[in-house]
Amino acid sequence: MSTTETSKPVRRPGRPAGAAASKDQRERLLDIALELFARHGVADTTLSAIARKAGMTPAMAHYYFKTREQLFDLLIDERIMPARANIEEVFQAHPGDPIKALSLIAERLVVTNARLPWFGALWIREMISDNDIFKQHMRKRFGIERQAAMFETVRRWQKEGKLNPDIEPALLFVSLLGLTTLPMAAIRRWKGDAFAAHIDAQVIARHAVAMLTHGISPWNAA
Amino acid sequence: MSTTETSKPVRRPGRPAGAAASKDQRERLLDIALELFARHGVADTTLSAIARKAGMTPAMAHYYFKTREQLFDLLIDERIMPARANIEEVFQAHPGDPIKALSLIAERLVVTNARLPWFGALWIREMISDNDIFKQHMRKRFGIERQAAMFETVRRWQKEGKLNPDIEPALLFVSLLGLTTLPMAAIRRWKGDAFAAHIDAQVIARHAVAMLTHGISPWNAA
Amino acid sequence: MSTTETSKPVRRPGRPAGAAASKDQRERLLDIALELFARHGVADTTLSAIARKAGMTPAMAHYYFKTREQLFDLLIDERIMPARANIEEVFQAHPGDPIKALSLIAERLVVTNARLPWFGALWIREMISDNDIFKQHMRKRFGIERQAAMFETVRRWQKEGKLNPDIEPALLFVSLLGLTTLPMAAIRRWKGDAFAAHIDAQVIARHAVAMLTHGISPWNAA
Amino acid sequence: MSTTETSKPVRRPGRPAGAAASKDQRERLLDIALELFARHGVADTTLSAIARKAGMTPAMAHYYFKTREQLFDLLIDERIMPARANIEEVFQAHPGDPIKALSLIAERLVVTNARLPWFGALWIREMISDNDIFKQHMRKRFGIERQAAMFETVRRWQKEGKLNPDIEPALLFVSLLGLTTLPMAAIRRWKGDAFAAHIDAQVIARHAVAMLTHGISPWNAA
DNA sequence: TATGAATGAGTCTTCATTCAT
DNA sequence: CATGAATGAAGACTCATTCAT
Repeated sequence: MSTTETSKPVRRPGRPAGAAASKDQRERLLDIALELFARHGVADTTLSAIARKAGMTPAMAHYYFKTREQLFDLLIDERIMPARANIEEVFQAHPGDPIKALSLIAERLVVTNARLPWFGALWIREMISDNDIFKQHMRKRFGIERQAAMFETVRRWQKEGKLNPDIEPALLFVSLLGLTTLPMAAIRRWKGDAFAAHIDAQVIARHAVAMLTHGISPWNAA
Repeated sequence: MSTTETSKPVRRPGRPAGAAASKDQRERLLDIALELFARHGVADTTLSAIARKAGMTPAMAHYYFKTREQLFDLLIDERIMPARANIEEVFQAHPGDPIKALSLIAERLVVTNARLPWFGALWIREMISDNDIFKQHMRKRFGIERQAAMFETVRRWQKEGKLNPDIEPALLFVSLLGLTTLPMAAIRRWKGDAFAAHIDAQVIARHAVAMLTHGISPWNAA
Repeated sequence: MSTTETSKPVRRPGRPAGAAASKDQRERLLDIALELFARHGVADTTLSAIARKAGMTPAMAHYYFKTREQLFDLLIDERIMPARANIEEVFQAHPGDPIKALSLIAERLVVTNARLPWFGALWIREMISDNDIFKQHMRKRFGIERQAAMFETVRRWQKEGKLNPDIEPALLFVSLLGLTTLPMAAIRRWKGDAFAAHIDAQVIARHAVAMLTHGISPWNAA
Repeated sequence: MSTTETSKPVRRPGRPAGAAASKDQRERLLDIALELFARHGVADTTLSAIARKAGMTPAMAHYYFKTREQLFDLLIDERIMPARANIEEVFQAHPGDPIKALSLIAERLVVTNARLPWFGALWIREMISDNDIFKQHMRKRFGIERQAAMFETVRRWQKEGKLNPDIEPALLFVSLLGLTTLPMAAIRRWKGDAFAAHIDAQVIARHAVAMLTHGISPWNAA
């Protein structure tokens, strides 16, 4: 901005000769942002770190996302919301069979976590953080209607005798996350732990469905 | 980045100014650190913020903890590890009755979360973060022996026909956390959500035990 | 830092897209630059802001002016100097009647300011700033001969008894600016101030001539 | 904030041994800020530049003034407003003799400018800039009552025949500034210009009073 | 104990400028 | 002509940390 009195030798920034202009630089930045946000948390991930990992300058990151906040917006709109929609739509698929419906959601959650490694960590962190920026952005775009709808369906199932009545409808979805997404987000860190060497998405899905449908009781042992 | 509560240095009455409070001050700093770490995450909580909320200067915080890292050490040794030990010891209490043992752990987890509001958020974050400083410190102090022990016990129960054999022993404890600690860490953020107004520690404990013992199936409906 | 008007790239109708408008574009950029420089100051006006307000890209601005400095050169040569010449030539028009000559200059100054709203602010700023880029450029193109000439003429008038001898020749022109250009540059900011609602170019001109010819003394009251 | 995985060798900032802790560092910063703001304009003066000129680090400047805005506030409250009050109080001193009152203000303006070299440039720039930050801050602290009061007094003087009726009350004060403060702010840049070598505060004051009282007419020549 | 003063490093962001297309 | 992509430098601001007092 300033052209102060002591004008040093003019430097020449600008596009480096030979730099390839790829349209998907932006996509790469978004991908890397998701990965780093998931691994280290949003607060601990700087724009510079994202750019660096993408082999770009911080200024370049700001070229694509005017501000850090805007990056959040884009991630939510273009990545996170679609992935969630993908999950929640399952809920309405089997309105008459809760066991099947919920098992399906559990499996879908595991699959999504396997496909999008950032998925679980972001969701879980968002649930437990007071100020994870995402939360605020989320609220703007996403009411609690969906949660309310799920709530009502569960109530109905219970009335129809199709679902364990001791279950608390408002907590069911969190339980699903706790049985699927939480372990999926955690196993990344278990590499090398001997007793967990065999744990992968399939094992988690099986275990989650087992827990979900009958709990720990040896129901089929009789 | 953070949206910390704008709490001016609280001048706490009750103790005559100038009276020696050294031990207390340190404890307060630890308490506040735990609270803020749990609410906003470690990366988003500055030493200054902790000191400010305690009514002290940042320099004073450095007087008690030479460095930020050291604060982590102290928290782990003096607060986090004891709280966990408190949980895990339950496991050995009922070696012959898995249903009772695991229900007890679930309840103990809920109680601990209710008593120590930072407990859940810190544990969960530690599970899913690659670099939450705690992780590194934890590793130093806390092997996986305990987890291995639990693993073996579960295997035995399954062999004895006392536990659903479809359950994956390595995932059982995570499932317990997912059914108790995750919702306990999350409800803090549900204040005001109409459909969750009635959710408290008791409800969560009941739901967790219900899920744990029989899952969603309407077993007792007959 | 600046509070520029958020003007999105104006797509100006009236000219078929694609038609060559090169000369016009350059002129528009110069016009807008003058306006913004006058309103916000040179330091606070970015090339991007100028380009944006003209509905062009920053790169386009650089196409017309290799550098920011060059823009200054062009402005001075093509806009500022001509406007000033227009003023100073009046001085020689009435070599025998100082009252008439100076009143005429005062009026001409007011008229010029009314016609070129940037005129006053730029001149005044240039007078009082150590590094307003214009200054340096000005020096290159504009000696002090003209000022010296004026100086001599005033001296002569005083010797001839045609001019108040207490007046300092070297300060006379600044006084003229102070009575005309300064208020003209200032009134832009007075919109809405009740007591100044009636102030416009005419009022300023009248007041300036009144001050100039007789000062505040009630000479014609008798 | 981050304690990223790759923890480089810990550096040790902090107070340099032997640095003198002087209470008036702040005052020096304020002084230098005023000087630079006056010379180069607010927009073109960075906090870093101020700190540098004071022999401090930019961080130090931020230690005293949390933000750039706050620096403005402090300058206005502690320096600018007092200086202005000093001027405006003169106005009421001679309610019966406008010539004397206004001459006195003119002289006081010159004296103030001589004593506080930043005074004129800041005031003038504030008058003509659309967004000089000062303006906004000023408005907060300083209504237009004073200006209105002055306005009324001038009107009265004119009705009483003590003041040239062709004068526009709303413009009188600006004229005073134009005859005193504008040249005072400008002469700084005249060093070296032969024809202005003899111009100093006294000369300016004399000229201003001469212009003010009788204008350019050779009134006392008769 | 306690704190005010001080700083290096790092974060976010903007800007003038360049160049391939 | 026109622009999208790219960058180095710099600016505002924060933070952990230190030290003299």
